[in-house]
Amino acid sequence: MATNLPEACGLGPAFRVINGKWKGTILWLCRKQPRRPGELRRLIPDVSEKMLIQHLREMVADGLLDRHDFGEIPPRVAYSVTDLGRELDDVLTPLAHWGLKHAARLTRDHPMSLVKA
Amino acid sequence: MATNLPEACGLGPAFRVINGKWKGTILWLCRKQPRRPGELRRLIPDVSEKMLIQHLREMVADGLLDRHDFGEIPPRVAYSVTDLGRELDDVLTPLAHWGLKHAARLTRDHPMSLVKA
DNA sequence: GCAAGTACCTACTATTTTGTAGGTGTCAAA
DNA sequence: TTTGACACCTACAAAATAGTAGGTACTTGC
Repeated sequence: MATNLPEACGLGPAFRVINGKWKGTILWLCRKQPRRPGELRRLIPDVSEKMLIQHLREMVADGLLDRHDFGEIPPRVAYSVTDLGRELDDVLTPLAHWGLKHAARLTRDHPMSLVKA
Repeated sequence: MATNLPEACGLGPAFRVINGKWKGTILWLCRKQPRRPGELRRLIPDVSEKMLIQHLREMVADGLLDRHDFGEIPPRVAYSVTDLGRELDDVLTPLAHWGLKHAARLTRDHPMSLVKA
């Protein structure tokens, strides 16, 4: 067995699409209803506009989100989750619960946890 | 609500402990039985020794793994999953299944997917 | 004696990800 | 007419993560 384990067990592909500082949050927010970029920016105060749009584009490319362009001017678009994205969100939920349940003991010093709310 | 969503929903803490190129794989391999570092190196051909040990240490610090030192010379240690690690592995399994199921359509060009097996 | 194995460690480099600061064009309200 | 909002875009800089190449101390087998 010389194959690479993360790929073989499925965690590789899964992490590739969901790794991104805000992708989980975006998925979660878009699940309830289609969201416009400006709306997401206001809901996630710490996200930069660049990262938001970059994440959205990648998630569309990965088939997690659909981008609907209303063709209006000024521009109006909305992102909604696809079936694939919904499935991912479903399996992510238990992970989020785990994280929440044990958040207290997971406060080791990780560089990126210094996001002061 | 000015709090930061990834933290609030639990995905923040969860990703912080499991993000690391090989952590999921390590968890999975150590679940079945305690593993020695050298054993893991052979099971995961692509991991560098530095990353392996770094990951192991972080996972111990996060309470996912236990490090047992046999106090022998030459050195012998073994890593086994804790209850917390087992819980995490449980919620990671559905995510891995999702990744496996949809691996084919998730072959977009991500930089780190160029790990030639 | 010398090479190889054990489980690490450190310095340095390269890659990847994220942040900052600016720009586009159109429109509506002040 | 200036300002702001909309949904992007780009170049550049910073930070985080991973890889490379070396070293430690000890022991066993050749």
